[in-house]
Amino acid sequence: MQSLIDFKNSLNAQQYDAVVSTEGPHLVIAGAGSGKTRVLVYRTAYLVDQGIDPRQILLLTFTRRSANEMLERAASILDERCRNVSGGTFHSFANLILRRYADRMDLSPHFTILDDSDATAIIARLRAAKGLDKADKKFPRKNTVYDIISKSVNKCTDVADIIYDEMPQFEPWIETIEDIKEQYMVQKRQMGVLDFDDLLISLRNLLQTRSDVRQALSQQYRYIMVDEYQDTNRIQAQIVRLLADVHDNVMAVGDDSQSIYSFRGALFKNIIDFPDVFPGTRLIKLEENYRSSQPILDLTNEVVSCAQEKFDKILFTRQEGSRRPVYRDVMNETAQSEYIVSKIREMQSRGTALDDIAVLFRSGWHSNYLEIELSRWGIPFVKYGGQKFVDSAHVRDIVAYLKILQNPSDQTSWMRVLTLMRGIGPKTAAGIAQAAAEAGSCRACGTISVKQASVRRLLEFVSRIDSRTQSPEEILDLTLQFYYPILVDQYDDYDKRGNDLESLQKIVKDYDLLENFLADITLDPPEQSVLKARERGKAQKSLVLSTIHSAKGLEWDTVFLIHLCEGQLPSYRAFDDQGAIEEERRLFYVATTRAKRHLFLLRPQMLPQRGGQGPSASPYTRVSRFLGEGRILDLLVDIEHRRPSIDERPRSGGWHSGRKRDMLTDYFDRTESCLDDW
DNA sequence: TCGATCGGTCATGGA
DNA sequence: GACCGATCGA
Repeated sequence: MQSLIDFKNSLNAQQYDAVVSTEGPHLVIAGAGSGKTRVLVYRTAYLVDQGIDPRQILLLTFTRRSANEMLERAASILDERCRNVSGGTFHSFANLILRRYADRMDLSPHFTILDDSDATAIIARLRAAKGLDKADKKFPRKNTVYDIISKSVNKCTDVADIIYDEMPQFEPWIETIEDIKEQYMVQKRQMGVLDFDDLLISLRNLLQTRSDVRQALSQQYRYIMVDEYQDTNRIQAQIVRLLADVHDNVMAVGDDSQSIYSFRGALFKNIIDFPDVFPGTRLIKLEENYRSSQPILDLTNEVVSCAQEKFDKILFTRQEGSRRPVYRDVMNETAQSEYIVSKIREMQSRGTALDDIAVLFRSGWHSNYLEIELSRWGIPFVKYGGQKFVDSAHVRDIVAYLKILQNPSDQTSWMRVLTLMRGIGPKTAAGIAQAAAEAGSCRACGTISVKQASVRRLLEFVSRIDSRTQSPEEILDLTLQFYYPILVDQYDDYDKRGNDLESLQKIVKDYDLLENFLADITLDPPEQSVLKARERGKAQKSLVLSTIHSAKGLEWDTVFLIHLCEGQLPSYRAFDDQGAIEEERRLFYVATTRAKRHLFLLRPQMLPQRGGQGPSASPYTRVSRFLGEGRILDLLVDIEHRRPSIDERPRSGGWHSGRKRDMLTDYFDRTESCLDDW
């Protein structure tokens, strides 16, 4: 068959090798910007072009967004058949398979998925039920408890191990926490709900224990590709192994230098172990960088070489370019924001499109000031990462109603919905939630007898809905009608919140099953600012603000990296753990490698104090250690600082190429002495 | 039993 | 800003 695509000339030798090697296990080590996405896209197209049924191809990625984008691109270079490829995250894949095989594993096919806040709400109740003594003042909070439990699950280890290793301050309560974990597991089972971790665990168990299912799935998915393999955890690696049971046709793609999810149990050792798990693995290395200019690449190579556990890998490029990355001290967040705005306006006037520029940061709140400044200047932006649209109270309220309608045993959602009512507290709510769960169906809820008229109305409402026959759109409309008076009663800014609920109505139109809508909103929550941007009109291009984590796999012409201070990047939470510092450095690496032509590194000299950081807390910051390592400073330039302004530099001094290191040392010393003075 | 209020403590990343 | 325990009046 003659292909319409010239694969050979669209790819370099290594990429081509990876694309046409369709049989047997392959490990692709792909440096940043080396065209790893391109390989996955072309390989998908190649397989389909070879006549392989797209439904036999499975593409597992880190976010749903990247899976969709890749399939879109594959479809655009080949044809529409590529859209039938199965693509998504491990979690969404698990969701799909578990519903299909629920009957084999003592699980309702209509299970609901717990998001973080549902999960921590359960923990909070269990925690409260323990009735902690006064001596237990320092018992971890619900989020921390959940964190410990989730980590122990993801790392396949004990609660005790996690606490000894990472949070020794909670040692006195190991047993209590283990106990809470136990009860948490039991409650989830009773409620017919799964949390994020359960999705993976249950899928693995299904594949492990049911050889018929394992073989059926392995036959179905003959060609498996896994993106971002360095960020998979142990369970995910096991799932891959089991899925490839009958054919070993797996291509894992990854870059150990970009592993940034160990907080979620990711194990970049999975990459190293891959050849052992899949004997006969062929290793393919992609080392030519197609993204960044040489000066930027020099910097990022230097960052990697400062890493403690490094694998020899130096990227090279043929991209010309002479502009070195810029380092700049700014007085505070306001100055930082003003600097970015002025630069952006300058670049825009030179013809750079707004969506070719990104501002990256370690934590969601780092961009707060900037967002205000951008709004003032009327510069449109979308923000990825941080607080999500679905995290707002009123959206969660609605989702709780829908979850009840989908799964009346979901007591957590009952609790939320019931306590919204005046005069109903935790005690009363728990009783009713219990009764509702026992009733077992929405219809049966109508027969529960209660005193409160408001609750009677709720139960009656629930009993009238049938989530199996009514459309999600219809159900949401009825729910909103019921909820609206409560919204007005609960929140004084109800009109603003009402707008969000309208966005929800727009999203729900795409679904014909409530359970799919609910699964998606939990597994792939829409970003608020993206929704807003969509409403503003598609033609409008927007600046991108993103956490570094959410920027993984993306690239921009110009990148600003902000808040480069000790305590921000690296996060102060990593200070006393070398392994965690290494991960922070990889974050720095991921951030700097996003830039194609222009990279700006910014550091505010002062940040508002955020309490709880000891008596030495001071508004003066110290520059991030990552800028002082190796030859990093020699690779940066501060062209703006030939004439330092009093405004921005409280003390005189400029950055000149020969003396940069000394200047930085001076800077450290001076900031130190400021600390002393404080 | 509910809900309002107050003071102390801590604050990352996201499927 | 949110979370948590404590307290108090209804």
